[in-house]
Amino acid sequence: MHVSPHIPTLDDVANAAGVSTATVSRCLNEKQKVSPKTLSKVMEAVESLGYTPNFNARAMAAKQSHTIGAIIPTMENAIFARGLQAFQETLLEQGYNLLVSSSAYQPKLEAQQIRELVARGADGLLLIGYERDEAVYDYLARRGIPTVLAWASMPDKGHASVGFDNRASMRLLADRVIEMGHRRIAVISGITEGNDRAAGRLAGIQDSWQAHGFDLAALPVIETPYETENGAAAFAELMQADEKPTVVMCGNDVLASGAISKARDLDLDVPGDVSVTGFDDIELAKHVFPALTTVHVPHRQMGRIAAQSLVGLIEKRSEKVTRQLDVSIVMRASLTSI
Amino acid sequence: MHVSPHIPTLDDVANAAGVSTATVSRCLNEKQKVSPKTLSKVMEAVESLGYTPNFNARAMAAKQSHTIGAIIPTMENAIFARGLQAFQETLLEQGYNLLVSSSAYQPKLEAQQIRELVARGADGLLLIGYERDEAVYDYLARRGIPTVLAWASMPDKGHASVGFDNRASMRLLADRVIEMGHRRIAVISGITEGNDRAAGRLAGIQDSWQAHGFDLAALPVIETPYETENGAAAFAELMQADEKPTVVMCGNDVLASGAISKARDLDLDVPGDVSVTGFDDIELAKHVFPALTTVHVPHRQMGRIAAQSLVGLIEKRSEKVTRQLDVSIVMRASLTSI
DNA sequence: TTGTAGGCGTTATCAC
DNA sequence: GTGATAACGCCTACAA
Repeated sequence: MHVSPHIPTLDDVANAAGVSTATVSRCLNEKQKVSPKTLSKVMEAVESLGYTPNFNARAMAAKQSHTIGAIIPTMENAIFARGLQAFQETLLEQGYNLLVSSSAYQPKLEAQQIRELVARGADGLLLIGYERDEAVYDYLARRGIPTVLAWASMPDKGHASVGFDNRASMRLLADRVIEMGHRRIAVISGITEGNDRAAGRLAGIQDSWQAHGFDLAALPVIETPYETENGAAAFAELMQADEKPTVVMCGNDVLASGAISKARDLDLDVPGDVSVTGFDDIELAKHVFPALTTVHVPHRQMGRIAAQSLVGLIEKRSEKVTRQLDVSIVMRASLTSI
Repeated sequence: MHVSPHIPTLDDVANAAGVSTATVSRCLNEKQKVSPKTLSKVMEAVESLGYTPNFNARAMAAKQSHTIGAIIPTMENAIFARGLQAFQETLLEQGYNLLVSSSAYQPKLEAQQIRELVARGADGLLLIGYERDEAVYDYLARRGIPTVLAWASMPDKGHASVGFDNRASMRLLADRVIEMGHRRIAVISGITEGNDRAAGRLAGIQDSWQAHGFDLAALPVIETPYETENGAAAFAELMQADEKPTVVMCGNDVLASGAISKARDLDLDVPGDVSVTGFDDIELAKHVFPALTTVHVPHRQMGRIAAQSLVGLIEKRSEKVTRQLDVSIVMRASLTSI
């Protein structure tokens, strides 16, 4: 005999406790408005029935889900892991849940995910970077969905955001590299199209290069997706040049770790034969050998502040702001003077 | 002047198109039941209004969400990334969306996340491993939520699952290590309590050790959470023994990469002074130096099959099965004969 | 092929 | 402090 499973509802609890559904709802959401007696009576019923509120019904009736959505470009590597972790922790403290999805660095997919999350009733959104179709911003505005952008910071764009200046940060590192005597720099950049962070980082190197009076045409650049394998391949290609670079600056740590790994395959010593730099300072950066010189990003701080701003916006306790965080250069063994 | 944003509903579309809500609903869900004429008329209205169906309302009315939930122990490192990726891809092909959350290796948190996902209307669940409170299984059964367990396979437990035999797999590797002449083995295991995969892997080493006639008391074991730092610390501790091990076998690649990294700090050559092995064969394993000898797990295959079984269960097209996948040993530079 | 209407499980606004 | 009752936005018999 097969009994189709009956999932207990508010009604069931109300019946079992001998009160109305309204009262049960109060017991669950605003205990203080209910007499201790009935409260305990109701809670007993809840327990014994194994009742769990239906999220969808609740969201629909209350017109808010206490859920916020985040869309990150990738979950494959740890680039966003620490920041997102902090984001989520802070959200939980504030009584919000997090829904994450990944756009695989595809603007169209991101737009779709945004609609999906909004359709699911997300009270607010966390997005990475600025660059996306204006239609997306329109959509968000029309629907009145509070949104915070992270991992970048461009104060004049008028969006709420918390991040850092990718361009200026990378320039800092490039300046350092040049000061250390490097004159033959090669770059492995992430794909810049549709990715303002990658574009900014590349531009930062170019800024520094030109400011030191060098010719842009003499700065080899390979653009490739953020994956270890690609970093390795690009490195191999760059090292085939007649004038080999003395340093390879990479758009992030993942690319850089691929480069280092390939250097070993090619029997090249890092930093003896060629220096390598990264960006992000993810966990990996400390554990590759030689350890990576990179730009340290305050991941956790960024995640925490993003959560606070977003909740502030949702609960209309604060206005849109753009917070620019400080980064720092972390000198490790992979970069040496010349 | 501030206009509170009006979000278009089925009603709005119906009005705009001059049809009933039922017809609009059909246009969205079962096009074939609608005349081409009205279809195009309706779709136009949908477009121009920028209508997106409300997920919560839909799920509630249809009593299914086309969403499946997955709870993995951690997102911090890439252990589950590839498998989950394949899981999601397959799910999308079948018209299902994936909701992921992480339990931080805490059974209580996992139980909570399960309730959360079920409350959100998940049609089915993917869980990692077998070991959890019986009450959880009861809950799932009572609610009739199809569930598939992955990353482990214990046919006699009577749960739908797709994975591999952690114990037998690790034993394979341990046999190999011993065959290669190692007689002083030390182990860095994950926390075994509440984690059948970690426990199985440790047991596999012990099986092999005893089968070769050695004493369990002479097999040093440190249990520590799956993080690089912990692998490093445990390695340092193990190498302080009077009788230094000739090989350190680690519960997974993350632990192993920490061990290798620490070896370098201690000026120990791997595998010259001491060999190191891992488990999982995640991306990292190829890129650490020296590259890791490890147990290759068919991540993508596992994810794909898990998705297919789960959808099969949900749509009642198939019965619970437990699929046991083959693993293989990948020999790389971190392990050498003695 | 299309429309009508009831119901999904909550919350929230009223009275009482 | 508690109880009716009307939303919330959609799906789905059922009827036309």
